[in-house]
Amino acid sequence: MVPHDDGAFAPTTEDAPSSSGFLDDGKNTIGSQLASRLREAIISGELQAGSKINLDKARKTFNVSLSPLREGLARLISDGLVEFEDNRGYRVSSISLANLEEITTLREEFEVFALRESMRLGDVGWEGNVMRALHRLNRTERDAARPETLERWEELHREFHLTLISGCGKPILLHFCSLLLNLNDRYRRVFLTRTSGDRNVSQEHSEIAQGAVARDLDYACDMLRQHIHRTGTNLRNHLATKGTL
Amino acid sequence: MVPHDDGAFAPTTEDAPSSSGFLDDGKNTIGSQLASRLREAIISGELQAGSKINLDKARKTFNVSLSPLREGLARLISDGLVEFEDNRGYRVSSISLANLEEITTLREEFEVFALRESMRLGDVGWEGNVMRALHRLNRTERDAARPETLERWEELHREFHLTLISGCGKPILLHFCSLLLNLNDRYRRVFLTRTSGDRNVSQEHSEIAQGAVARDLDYACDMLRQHIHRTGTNLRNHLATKGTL
DNA sequence: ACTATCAAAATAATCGATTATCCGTCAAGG
DNA sequence: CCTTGACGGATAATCGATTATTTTGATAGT
Repeated sequence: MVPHDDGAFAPTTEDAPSSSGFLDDGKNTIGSQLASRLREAIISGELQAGSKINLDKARKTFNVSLSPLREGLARLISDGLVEFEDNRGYRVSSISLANLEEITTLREEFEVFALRESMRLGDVGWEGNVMRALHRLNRTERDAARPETLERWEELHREFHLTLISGCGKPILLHFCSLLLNLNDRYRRVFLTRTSGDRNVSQEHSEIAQGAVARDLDYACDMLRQHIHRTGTNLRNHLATKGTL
Repeated sequence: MVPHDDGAFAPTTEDAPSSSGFLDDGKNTIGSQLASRLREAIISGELQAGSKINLDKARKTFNVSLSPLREGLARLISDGLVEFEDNRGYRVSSISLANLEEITTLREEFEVFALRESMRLGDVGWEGNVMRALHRLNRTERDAARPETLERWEELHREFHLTLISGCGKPILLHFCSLLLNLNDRYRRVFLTRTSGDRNVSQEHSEIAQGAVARDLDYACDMLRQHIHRTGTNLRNHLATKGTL
């Protein structure tokens, strides 16, 4: 049996997303582990966008057999990070200005909608999760000199945004938002090694979170939309500058 | 066939979805064919919602080996029609009132948004595609006595809704809408053997399409939203009546 | 030179068998 | 009795080898 401790509190609300990575891991299936490793490799930019994934090389690189490799790649297709074509194999999804703009637009639409629903439906457990995620995020420093802090920050940042909308009671919507965050994070990881100086991102997050738990619908939604929009603009500039498009 | 659309990009104009039967088919990979067969089996209700998928039995039923079977199932996971858990195998996604209501809500949000964008951005080619899809759909009769007409109608209906929003220039959004349509169609296929008598669905489609090509944004969006909403209400009633929830 | 054609190499897809994991059952101990 | 843990059948995951497809590169014909 899997002791899924839905424990004590949080009747309606779901368990706060895994705080410190995964603990019970290590006995997952090879395919699952591969999916994680590949996902990180793609989002971090280690595997270049648009590049072909040679099964034989990948098999040797990761020291696994074909079955779990395909299994792992199949999951990344669901994530939109890998594309596939019959008899032609796999390829890391391309990045482009249009793609980034679509992601930003959809995040504005969907995440804001999900936030509104969360404020409408979320219980006190949700509020607590939001404040905790905010606190954790704001207490974590990004030091461009130490890559592990960047990874950690990305993880907490992702978690904050997901927690914010986790009260909406719409699993499919949450899934879509999660995918969009994944796609968006790849752009940030590739193009931003540090937070742009002209923004106080921590404060933006705080304003959103406080508006959310105060159920100030219009304010919180507006702040979130602006936050996403600014991030998009910021990334677009970097993409235009550094990118080879 | 199901247009699997995450492709690279579909700038503004799109090739009209497969009109003259299937030419390039017949030499796909076994995994692909399986994915299609399984998708149809699930959407049509042949494979009961929530039921476990035994790999050995499936292997014998379809007379294939494990590799392509897993390959096919992996794609249905992307479609949200199959769920998977490590070491526990595959299972047809469950249906529920909550799930149906979420699908309906999200369709209202996403499809309407996509339609608005299509009207804003779509070119004359898109308009033509919409009118053609409408014509094809309205010229096709649903005869409850002949299942093949139901399948045909479902295909054209799906195509109409996708064509309607195909001008939005947002591949990811189209992908999401396509998934939602898939999920929604399963409910209709399972619970409706005939169009409910109190609605003139053909006329609803015509109003939406005409409003769309006339670029009457508010009117068309409103019609589409009501259309989706009515379908949702309709399905919910059938689900409550016939379903064993 | 240019294109078309075919053979060989590279790559992807599939298979059958093996290994690992889960799940129900039953016996021993508390 | 109830709990606990070990056995065994059922099921899933993985592997190594085989088959099918695509791509490459060389050759011949126009």
